[in-house]
Amino acid sequence: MAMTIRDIAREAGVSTATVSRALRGLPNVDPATRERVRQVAERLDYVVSPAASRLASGRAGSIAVITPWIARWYFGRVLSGIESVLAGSDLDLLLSSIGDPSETHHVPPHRKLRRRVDGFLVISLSTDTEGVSEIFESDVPVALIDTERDGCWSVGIDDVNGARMAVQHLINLGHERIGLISGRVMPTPFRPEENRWRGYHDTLIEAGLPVEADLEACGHFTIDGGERAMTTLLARPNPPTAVFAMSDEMAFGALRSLHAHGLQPGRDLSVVGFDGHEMADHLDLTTIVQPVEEVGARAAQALLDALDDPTRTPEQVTLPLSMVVRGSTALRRH
Amino acid sequence: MAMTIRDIAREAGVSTATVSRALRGLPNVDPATRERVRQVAERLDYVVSPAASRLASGRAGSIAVITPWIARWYFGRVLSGIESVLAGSDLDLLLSSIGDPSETHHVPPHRKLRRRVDGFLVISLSTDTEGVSEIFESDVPVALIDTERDGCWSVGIDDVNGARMAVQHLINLGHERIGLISGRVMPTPFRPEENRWRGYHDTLIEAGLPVEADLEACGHFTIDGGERAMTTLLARPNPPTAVFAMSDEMAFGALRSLHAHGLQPGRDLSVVGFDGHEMADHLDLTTIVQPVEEVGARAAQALLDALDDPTRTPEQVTLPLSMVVRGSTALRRH
DNA sequence: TTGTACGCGTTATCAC
DNA sequence: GTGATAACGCGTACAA
Repeated sequence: MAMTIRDIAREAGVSTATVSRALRGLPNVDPATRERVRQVAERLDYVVSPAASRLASGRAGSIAVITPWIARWYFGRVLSGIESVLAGSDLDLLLSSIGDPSETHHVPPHRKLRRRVDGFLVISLSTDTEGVSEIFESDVPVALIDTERDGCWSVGIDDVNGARMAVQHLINLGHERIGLISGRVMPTPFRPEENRWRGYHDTLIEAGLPVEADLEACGHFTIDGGERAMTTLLARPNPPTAVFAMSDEMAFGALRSLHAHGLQPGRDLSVVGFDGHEMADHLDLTTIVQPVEEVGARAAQALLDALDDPTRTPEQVTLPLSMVVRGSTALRRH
Repeated sequence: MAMTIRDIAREAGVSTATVSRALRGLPNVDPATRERVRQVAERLDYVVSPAASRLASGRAGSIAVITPWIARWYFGRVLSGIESVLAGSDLDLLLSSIGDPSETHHVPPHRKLRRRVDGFLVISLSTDTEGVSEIFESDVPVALIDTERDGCWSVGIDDVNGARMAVQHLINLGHERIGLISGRVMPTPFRPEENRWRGYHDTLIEAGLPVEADLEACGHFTIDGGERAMTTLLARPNPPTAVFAMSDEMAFGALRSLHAHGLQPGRDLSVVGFDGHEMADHLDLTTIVQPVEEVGARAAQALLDALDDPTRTPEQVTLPLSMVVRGSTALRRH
């Protein structure tokens, strides 16, 4: 039924070796021969069998994307950036979500994907996370997003500095009790969370401001979680006058909590988010904007480059952040 | 370097055939033998070569997901649902985004994916869309999401009825000039859009209400697009008093436009969305809620079933919708 | 229940 | 520039 390389060879009057070379654009093929083979292949609607090709060549022909989640704003966008560059290559994109590493017990990706990918793209996960660390034992190249590791390519932003920008902005506005809506209790398997926490922490310390457990609450990076976290903070004996939320989605939830309490963002309590979600503009949320799709695209390109020339030494690229100030932050009222 | 089935066979003192049978859980293998083989494989850290396995068996070992977009709320969630069930199978998930079929000119999926997948999962795309229709020429099973086609499994909601619910709700509130924020000018390659348009149209006709070009505007299924569309509608000579937006994201934009014009949703103009986005609650938006992740999961499961037993006749499953009424809709003021 | 041996459709290494 | 042909690693009749 399906055409094989032999059918093409016979029809074109050449050997299978020549067909293979011609179709793959290898050198040492007479232009006329190549064209003839091309036409025959086209006419007979021939496509190489990836399985056979992979078996013979030893290449897997695909790369895997390891992500904690798919249905969240940030990850969807990164994934989109990745897909856009991989679509232009001849590699398949294998999608693998592992969920929160501490909650789920999926089959770890390194086991399920062994021998079937030429490279890994890992999003946001600390490289020492169980189920992720084993990836580095294989000998395929890895490009990291939002993390770094010796021997790996990586693309991301400076999360520590992003958090610093946010917190410093609040300090500049006169705030002294600055709260934090984080994802979960430390330690976390997510590198950005770790770094944003450090940025928050260090900036407060340097400014001589209080760092208290009472100023922090977990929002699990969801809207509802952010709302609950804000509500928790408001109920504390001595609530913050400003809050840094580690993601825009959690900040959205925080804003909602404020409204529910009859408080006005900016005037009564300042909120800064992180991401650059489209809705931030609509909700008048001050936020740290990162080039999410570009992060994904650059990482994918780095991996392709590494695959192309394995001798290249890995680089770490850090993309620039910016802060967009909106109505959710304002001078502290005395 | 890498272990082969022969290494295991030798080490376990059996033939490669037995190893193959034992590891795949086939019958007619002595339990003791199977266990021994298992242990040897485990100890030697053996994993089958997917390329070899696929070449020999003729199975591709993977399924492709064809989606117009990745970084949009609805598609990310559907994808997540799909991934969650595929993760439990032994099939790889190949992700392929084709963008807006009328805008982009990617390599059509059927060409890039020929011979490399055992089945397709298509999201929201009309089956006669260029680049999609060719999929059905291959002989692999296809599960459709939000569309139907003879010979294919399909999972989705009743978009026509969903739109009817939304519009009828507005009619019940006394509205007579009911606007529409759609995605793009018809014809559209997206089935849900087509159906929601029909639901909107038919309901108005049946109620004897006006259907005018002036009552419609395109929002391209984005927040910003929805905002522009609402602004356009407000600028019309005789604006609607209520609007049905085909997606929550466009409705969010519409709400923003209202605020920008000093209008209050519900009181001054009613808005209904579609999807059940988490933010709908936060923005007090009335909306039609669909079980998005379940749609993806059910479709994936249907495809797995079809793969398991190709003789089964395809079914069409329609999942239930519900309407959540919030403050963005209210009685028309006279 | 187990083993033998062939075939799957390419790629890659040689010769020519 | 081109052609034989040996891998590649596994699945699977068929035989035992």
